Amino acid sequence: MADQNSASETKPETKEAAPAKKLWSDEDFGEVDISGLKVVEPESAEDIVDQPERIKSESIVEPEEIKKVVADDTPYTSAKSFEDLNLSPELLQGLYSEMKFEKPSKIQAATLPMIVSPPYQNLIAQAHNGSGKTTCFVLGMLSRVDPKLKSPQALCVCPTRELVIQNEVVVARMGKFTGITTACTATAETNSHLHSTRREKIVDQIVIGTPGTLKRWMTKDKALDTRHVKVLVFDEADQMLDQDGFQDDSLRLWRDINRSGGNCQVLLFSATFSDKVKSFAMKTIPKANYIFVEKEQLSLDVIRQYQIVCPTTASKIDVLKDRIFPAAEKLGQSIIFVRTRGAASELHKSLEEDGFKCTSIQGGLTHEERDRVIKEFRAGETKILIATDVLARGFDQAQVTLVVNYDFPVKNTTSRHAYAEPDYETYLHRIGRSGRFGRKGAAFNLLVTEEDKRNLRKIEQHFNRIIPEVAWNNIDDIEKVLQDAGLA
DNA sequence: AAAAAAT
Repeated sequence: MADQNSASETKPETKEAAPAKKLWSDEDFGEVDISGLKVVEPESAEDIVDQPERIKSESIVEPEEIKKVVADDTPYTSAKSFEDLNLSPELLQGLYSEMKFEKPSKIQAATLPMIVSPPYQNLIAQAHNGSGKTTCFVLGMLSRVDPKLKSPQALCVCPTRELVIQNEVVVARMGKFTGITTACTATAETNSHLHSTRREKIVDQIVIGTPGTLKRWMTKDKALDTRHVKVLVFDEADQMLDQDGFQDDSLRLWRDINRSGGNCQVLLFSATFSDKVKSFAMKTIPKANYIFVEKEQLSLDVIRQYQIVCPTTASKIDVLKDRIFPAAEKLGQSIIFVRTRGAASELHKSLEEDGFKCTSIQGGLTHEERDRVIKEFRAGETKILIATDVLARGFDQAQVTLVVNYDFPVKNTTSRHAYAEPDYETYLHRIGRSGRFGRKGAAFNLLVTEEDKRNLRKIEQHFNRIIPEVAWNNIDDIEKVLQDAGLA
């Protein structure tokens, strides 16, 4: 148990370094620790037996009303290979020759049988950042769609434009040989709302989008016919169902689909489900299979987390420029998270004035600007990206090795007098932008106020991880911990 | 506060 709590100690790395060329490769899956997964079929028990000390049996079913994992006692067999799933030859070709996958990751092995086989039960699935959730629902959509029927049959709802685009790329790649086409709210006609151009009728089988535009396509434009939709995916589902997120939009969308057509399989995927959202989802989604991860098991060990206590707010930028960047520049790409749009612009400007090449992204930019910033970052043309939480979730870029919480993630407090609470879910999603698919990563938390320090302590308790401190004024220390993280 | 999207 002790080693679990000491993120600072250096473990000997016996595994070969994961290659960076593939987006997702099988060798990476071997390093992803999903030992906290509550799995449902006997075969999967083998996966967790080899780490018995990390399993607290039954403690995952936290809300008391939850008794069963598999609705209706439907038996499922874990998928050892993609062949076990009765997929079309075209889809297998996409998985092997286009995606370069070899076999399902653990979350894929556990959920794909539930997704692709009758009775197409609803599913609520939690799995670690970078463990292959996207493949689960993309494969689910592709396998259940009839390419000959020129009408939407699967919908994927995402919280940001960037995630919509990313998911569409994955669908297009994986479905390359299937003849299945996609429509997405982010591509083409980005300015259509300005000219109130009506979206033409959608003949694509898979539709990916943000809630607002999807809703407009369904109601106002009458372009999205949902009568044949049989799969409804919520990516980052906890945010899509959170009262403070997209709950209203999501539930309305779901209701409208159910009214127009028959029964529709609902798939919820996220790395995080707060207790509140979890119980809401369990109550709301009928007869769902589910997989959850204990929060103490959720923080990936491949991502080394550190705190740097800075003397003043003003000194944070110097720590970034003088200490972190010199050490980080050789490593790969970095994302610097700030709290507000304004802070993103200001930090961007300030860094650029000092000769640091970087870009920034936040919701206040135009779609064209956002697309350009992401395109440059994807291409590796920029190494440092400053972002608000628009990029906190889902964004998958293998080269990101370093995440900096320039501003600590906090929940919005309605009362001016109350202390800000740490945003546990956002924290985990942010640091999860590094360490994709078992790759190594590091996260630095820049702290100034007592509130910052208190919030970090709460994060440590929540995820049961010690987050060691690194001296703010010593670049050698930062170099050293990056080495310890396996990055230097 | 940020986010999507629309007003």
